[in-house]
Amino acid sequence: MGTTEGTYDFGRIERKWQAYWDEHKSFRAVDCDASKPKYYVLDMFPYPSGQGLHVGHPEGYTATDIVARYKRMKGFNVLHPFGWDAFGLPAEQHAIKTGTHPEETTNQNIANMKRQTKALGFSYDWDREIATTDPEYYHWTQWIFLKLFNCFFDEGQQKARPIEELPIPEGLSDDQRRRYIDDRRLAYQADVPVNWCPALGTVLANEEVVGGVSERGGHPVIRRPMRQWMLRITRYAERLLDDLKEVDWSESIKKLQVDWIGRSVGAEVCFRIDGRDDNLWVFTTRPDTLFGATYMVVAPEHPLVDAIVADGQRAAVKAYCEAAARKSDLDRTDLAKDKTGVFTGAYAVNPVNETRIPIWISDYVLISYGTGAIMAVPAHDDRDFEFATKFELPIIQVVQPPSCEDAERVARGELCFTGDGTAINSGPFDGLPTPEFKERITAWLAERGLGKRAVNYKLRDWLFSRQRYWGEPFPILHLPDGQIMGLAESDLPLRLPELDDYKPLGTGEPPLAKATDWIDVTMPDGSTARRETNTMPQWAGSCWYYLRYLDPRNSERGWDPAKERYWMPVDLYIGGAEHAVLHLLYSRFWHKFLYDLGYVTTKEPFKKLVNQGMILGEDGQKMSKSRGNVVNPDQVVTDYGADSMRLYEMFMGPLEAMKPWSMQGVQGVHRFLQKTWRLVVDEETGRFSVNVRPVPPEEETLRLLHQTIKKVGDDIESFGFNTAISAMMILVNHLGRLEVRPKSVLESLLLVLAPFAPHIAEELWQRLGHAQSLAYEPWPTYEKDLIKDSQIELAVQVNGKIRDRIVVPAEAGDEDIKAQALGCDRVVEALAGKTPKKVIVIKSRLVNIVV
RNA sequence: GCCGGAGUGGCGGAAUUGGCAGACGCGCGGGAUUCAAAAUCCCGUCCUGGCAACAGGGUGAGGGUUCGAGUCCCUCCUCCGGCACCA
Repeated sequence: MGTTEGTYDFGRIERKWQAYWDEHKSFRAVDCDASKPKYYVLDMFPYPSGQGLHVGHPEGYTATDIVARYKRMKGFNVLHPFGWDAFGLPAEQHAIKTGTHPEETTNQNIANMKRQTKALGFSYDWDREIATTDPEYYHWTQWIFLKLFNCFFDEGQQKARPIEELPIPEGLSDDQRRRYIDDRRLAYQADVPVNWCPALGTVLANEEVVGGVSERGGHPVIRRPMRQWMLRITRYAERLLDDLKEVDWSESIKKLQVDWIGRSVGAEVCFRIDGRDDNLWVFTTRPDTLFGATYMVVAPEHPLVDAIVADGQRAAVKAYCEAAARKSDLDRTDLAKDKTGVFTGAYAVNPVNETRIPIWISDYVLISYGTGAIMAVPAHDDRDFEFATKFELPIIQVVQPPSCEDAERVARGELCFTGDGTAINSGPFDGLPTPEFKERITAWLAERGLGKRAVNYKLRDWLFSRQRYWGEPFPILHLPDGQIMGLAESDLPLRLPELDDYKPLGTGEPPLAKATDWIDVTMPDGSTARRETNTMPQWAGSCWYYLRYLDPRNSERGWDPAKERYWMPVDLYIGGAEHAVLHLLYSRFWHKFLYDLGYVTTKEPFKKLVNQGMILGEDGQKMSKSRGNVVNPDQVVTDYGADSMRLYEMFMGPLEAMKPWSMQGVQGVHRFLQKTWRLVVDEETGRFSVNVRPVPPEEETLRLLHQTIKKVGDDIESFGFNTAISAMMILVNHLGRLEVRPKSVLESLLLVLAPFAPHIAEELWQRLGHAQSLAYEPWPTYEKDLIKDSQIELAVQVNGKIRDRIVVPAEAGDEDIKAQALGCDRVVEALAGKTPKKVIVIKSRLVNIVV
């Protein structure tokens, strides 16, 4: 390569400025600086994987970095931190295979990814770096868990309160009293069905079970109830839903959360069981179809099954329930196409008309939703319709659809109608429109004690324990008498013990059960308590990390209240859409809980949220090792530099869109940076270009500069980074054509370029004679008047077709424009003597002559 | 199946939100420079016809509203994402 003195040596420049920023701690955020408005820009922190950084990571990081640098120049006190979501399965699996402590693997991976991240020149305040695996960090994860354990949810006040304030009914025994309290904690234990793989000796996450067998090894997986820690997120369902109003997120992400929470309003209705002193409660959103209920269905796990089943049906029911228990959730849904079920031999009595209807068992009814039982209205529910058709159960129409055609087919039992209509075959309620009927019947049932209004959520309580080693230990002790006790806050952090090997025991007990010294704890009374051996899921650490950044080295508390008041909420949060539901929901839940206790002062943690789109390989396919289309960020930085990498990531297309990588595209933006370089530096000599002079710019250059300043600023504010870059390209192309380049214009250009390509901008800024970094230079301003062209070209249309163009002064009036347009030769020709009916003048756009 | 989002040149993508479709970049063609190449610079590049001026067509398909539609409305097709018996 014929490198001369002055070529754009990005490698040298980037190392130089990264060292400079480090040394000067240029991006240190100052806590509680009242002299400036604050701005908190957050990236979703990554899992430190052995694969290192992926080109998808820097997409979001570059976007937030541009905003962070821009806001600093706009005079904000910016908090822009980074850290590691470092607990997780891969390090543990590596430990099982090789015996290497997960901590060692994790630290190596962090070191490597930190090197890669720093090479991109992001303006993070590295003094605030955190890792969730650090005991100084998980100390406070455990602390929050303890708070959850030590609180209950007050339904009346709709907020969490300390467990000591829980009103306890009179006359309970010690044991009952304890159980009463434990049942109301926000962190509680329950027996819940989990995916148990006997061959692997471990519990698997839903994602690790494919088609009823383990993803690794293909061993059978069964559903088995096990004692698990749960968090009562469902109590916050209403607030998680309501407060979405307060947040500036895309409608689609909000909708994802709304659907996940899945609120539905209806009624619980009581059916008497014929011949027994028992009731069967069902939940329905369509109490208006009660007269059309022709049978009932209970889930196989329903507690009433055993009691109600008729002797003749006992064998069949038992077989069915056992088969259902063996199926995983996935199997159950896979079989959705073909409904199964058995008759119990028992009957229920419909409270509205005393009709006797059969009770069936089917796994299309879920024990975990509503009451685990339904009334089946086959004429107006798709699932019931399918079931009734298969088992030849009666179908009774009780809603008349608005369309006559549909009405006839529903009446004949050929069509299932689930929409709103008018009641028929419903006794005294006939003729009522669906919404009104719902209200009337709910009130009618309530008066008679046969039902009540009810709200149900799809959202379930959060299964919070994992049978793993590499996670936060629970700060919990199990006493010999079966009581559970939280550790004292002063005993935190509870550190993970060292283990010789990390393999699961094979009994369903977590690896921590092997740490015998650690498990047994001698109590003050001499008895021996056992520590909890489950660990927390990876979500735990990521639920609150944005708070630890506020005060990352505080050993007295999780964060300082004054700092929380100053920095919160997060003004901008960028990350992958894969976290649109769970991470954001869990974080919001913890935040609201902390809000209830007064530890945070905002209802919501993340004000503005943006999801970056996925980056595909050059072949348009998802990047993967097996396809061989993975782009290595290190290679791009080596070949083209961090500034080119950053710029390309933003130039590819809209931030939120999915888009394919192109190395040639990287070259394109790289050429743009070289052109920019040559505007200032003479490549031959390496010295300042003789064409750069301290002269005032001509009108055209000045106008273009001001247009660019406006465009780039506006585009950063609206996350249109790709169009901001194209605007800068236009300006650079223009300046490259000039014989003499005004220094002041170059300076402004470098300032607007700086957030995108900070290294080259700093270097050229210095070469233009500035001793100070440009990181805190004020963002250039533009003047409205200078943006406007003095002459405007307008298209002249005749009947919507362009026939000519005219040039008019910017301040020309409509009448003048009209006259000039009508006078054009080609317009006169196109009019062919006809008189215009109407002439539409759109200032600065076009003229349309209608004939 | 249901719910979102998107379909624009050879490619990635622009289009002041109803006003000149294709900015900017890539690629491609031609030229300048060079002993030659790389790099760089200039010109061209939606399609069709024409040497050209120009004419006609054109934003997944079809219809509609409007002086005017990539943009709004209806029907359909394709791709992507989410949910998947939640009563």
